[in-house]
Amino acid sequence: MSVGIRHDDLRRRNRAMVISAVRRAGQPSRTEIAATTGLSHSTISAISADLIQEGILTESKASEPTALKRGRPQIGLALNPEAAAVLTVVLSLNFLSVAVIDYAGQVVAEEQQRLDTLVMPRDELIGECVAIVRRRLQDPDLDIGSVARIAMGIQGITDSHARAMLWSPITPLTDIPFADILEKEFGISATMENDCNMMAVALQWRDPERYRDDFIAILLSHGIGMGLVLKGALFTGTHSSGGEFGHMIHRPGGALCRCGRRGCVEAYAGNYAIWRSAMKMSEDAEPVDVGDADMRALAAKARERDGPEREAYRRAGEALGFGLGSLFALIDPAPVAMVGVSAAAFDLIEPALREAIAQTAGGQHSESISFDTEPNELPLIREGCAMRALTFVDQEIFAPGGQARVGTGKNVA
Amino acid sequence: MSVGIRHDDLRRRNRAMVISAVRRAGQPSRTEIAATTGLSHSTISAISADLIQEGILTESKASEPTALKRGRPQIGLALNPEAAAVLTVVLSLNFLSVAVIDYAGQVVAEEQQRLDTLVMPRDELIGECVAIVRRRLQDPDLDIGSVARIAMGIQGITDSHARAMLWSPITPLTDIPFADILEKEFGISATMENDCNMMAVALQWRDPERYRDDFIAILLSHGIGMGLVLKGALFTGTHSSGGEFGHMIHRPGGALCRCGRRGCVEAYAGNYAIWRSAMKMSEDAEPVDVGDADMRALAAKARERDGPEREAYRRAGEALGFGLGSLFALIDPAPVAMVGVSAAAFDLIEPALREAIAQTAGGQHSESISFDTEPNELPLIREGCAMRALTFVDQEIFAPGGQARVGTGKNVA
DNA sequence: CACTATTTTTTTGAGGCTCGAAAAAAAGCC
DNA sequence: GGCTTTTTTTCGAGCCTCAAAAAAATAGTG
Repeated sequence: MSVGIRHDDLRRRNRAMVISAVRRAGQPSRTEIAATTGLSHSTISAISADLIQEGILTESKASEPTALKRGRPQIGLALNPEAAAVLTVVLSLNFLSVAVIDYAGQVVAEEQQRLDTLVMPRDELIGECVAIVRRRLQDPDLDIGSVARIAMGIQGITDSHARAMLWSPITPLTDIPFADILEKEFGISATMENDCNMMAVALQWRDPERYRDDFIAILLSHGIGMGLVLKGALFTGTHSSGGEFGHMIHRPGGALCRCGRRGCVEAYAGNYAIWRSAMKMSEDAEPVDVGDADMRALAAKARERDGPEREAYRRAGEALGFGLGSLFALIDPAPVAMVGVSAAAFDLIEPALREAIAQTAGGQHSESISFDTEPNELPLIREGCAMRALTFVDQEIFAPGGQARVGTGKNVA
Repeated sequence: MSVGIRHDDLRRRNRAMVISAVRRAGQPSRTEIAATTGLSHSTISAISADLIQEGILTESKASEPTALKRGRPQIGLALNPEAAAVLTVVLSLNFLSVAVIDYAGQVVAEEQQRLDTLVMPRDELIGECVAIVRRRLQDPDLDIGSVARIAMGIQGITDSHARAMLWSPITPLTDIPFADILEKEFGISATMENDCNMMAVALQWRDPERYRDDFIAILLSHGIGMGLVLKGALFTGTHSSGGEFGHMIHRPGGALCRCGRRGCVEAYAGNYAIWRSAMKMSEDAEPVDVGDADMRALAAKARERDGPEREAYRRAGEALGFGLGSLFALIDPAPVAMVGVSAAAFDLIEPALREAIAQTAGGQHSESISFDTEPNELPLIREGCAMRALTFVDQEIFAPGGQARVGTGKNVA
């Protein structure tokens, strides 16, 4: 908070700014960069010359049809794909996937694998993750030295420093310091990210028009998760990844949640909760895993006739609506992206959701709150992990110099 | 987000850093400032020489007994009280108070006044606020030219730019642009702040040990309000002052809230709600104003015997507990300060609150969550307004130069 | 095809800022 | 009074950004 700016930080920050402008814009010319950053042409010229010389950027002359204007044509700057690579690891229920991504953001290799996360012992789970990463790193096509960062994403709660998985619904194991494990094993800096946070990061890159400064990504799957971006920055808890929207209280003392408590939003809106309700089982019934196919069949049945299935989705919508209402009371309304298998059934959820939200203070202009849906969360999570790792490389590896101030007030996060 | 750092910004930021270090530490020496900011001695020396020359800081030689050490004695730097002044205006239910505060933070004049906020027409309410400010500014002891900022605080919702009151429980009027009104009237820059946010700001200055990076200030009064500090910064909504904890949903479709909706936390924990419940009135009964004396009497009776009064406080505690549980699910647990007349009855509220919070995901370590109480909110609100105004002067008036980049990529918020 | 207009990029010199090292200042200690 | 210790100031070096000028690269024009 109260640490001064050193003279050498200046160049570092402006380097980072230029790299970030190129990553965001694709192939901007120097003039464009000068415009978006507010720096002078001479500064941009000097910095980009450095970056090209170091192999971080390249001039991409032969680009577009340049809209034949008069004057010296602009030279597009692009990220050099070979400047570095990052590796993403996504661990979800019974499924592990890894991808290698070049510096320009293109996937260059990937591998997927099924495994029984729910019953695997600790050593084995860790071992499988390490093994799949090792296989990718041993790929002869890959220059292992260029892999600069590993970002791992997992469903569940991670710590606020993105180092460890604290708790996850996909395994009974807790407190696995995946980031440290991967770093020690491969000597490559790593992070352990929360799945919904990565969804939010990915949405921000995919559609910056709609998802820019303030928005919410909600995962409607077995459990209910949330990634929240406020004022352009990812929101996290003070100690954990935070944003446990699914465990806000919908009805005190109500239905049994997978977390062992009662009345959470998830206990009404998670897949298992919708299933339980549709099957007319007790609210105290132990949560069970429901496959995606079963959920799709359930949604189909609910669309077909007005029965307990439709009522189950209605109740899910109500829980989500009141939960969002409470959330909006705190942060004001914002666009929402519904992600996951039950997002495909959002037509069944939306009416009750809107009705509930309209009864809350946060829903004052509930008609204007817009929802978008995306049934497949895995690609989003991987994309988010990739962008997270790449922007880390941009800022901390290719624009260094602000080495954690040794003197005093460091902990800059 | 993506705006470069200009060369001249550097000095401006480091100037601001030095001023802020002095305001925080009281009478630090140049060496201490160098240590806390991480800047070199030469830089601190140069900047503080400028600031002294400009009359912003003063050397306070004849200070402490300096613990007679060897070596050249440290020279304490202090804020020059005459460098500027700020004015605070706090408007609460039937009460208006104004204070003039010097640059070092000392109150140099104040004035208070009763008025019927609930029934005053718009012109009159605005007129009274303007009039009391004018009287203070006309004080012959005050150099009007030195008044650099006005900070007004009000109970209710303000916009996120701190310009206008959007809605307030103390008046049926809405959307009063107080900041603009005061600026036009007096030609002094002004803001319109939310009362609970100012409470939080004040706590951060009063007790930085306890209230530093993450904490919550909750106003237990007629209504329920909240000020939230996360990662050291005041949290606000995306469009309004946000943090409307009192209007999170406790029981969907439940008791009637003053906001016209049902089941809000406030409808169980606001003074009127506790009163309604203790008097065994219907949950649909229209909220009424209850005086502080009546509330104290109610609390006394609740302590005396186990009757409907005690039950009313229990229900308030339950609502607050589940609300906090939901909040903690989002941001993780943090220290809480309970402020306002019902904070004096926190002994009656706490047991049920802790019981409720323990049933939520956010309350996993509920024993370790600590509560502090402060029955009187008005001094806190004034203090917060004063510090807000003073730090604005510190940063924007005495460390300028970063004038809203004219060129292009502005909208820096 | 030479020449002009236009736009982008690079070069150059000036001015500022911070830093480290050395010097100066201001005490206590013997 | 001289010596030690600690704080503060001074000074030159090294960077960084900026504005202005120069260079580069193309389209239009007769």
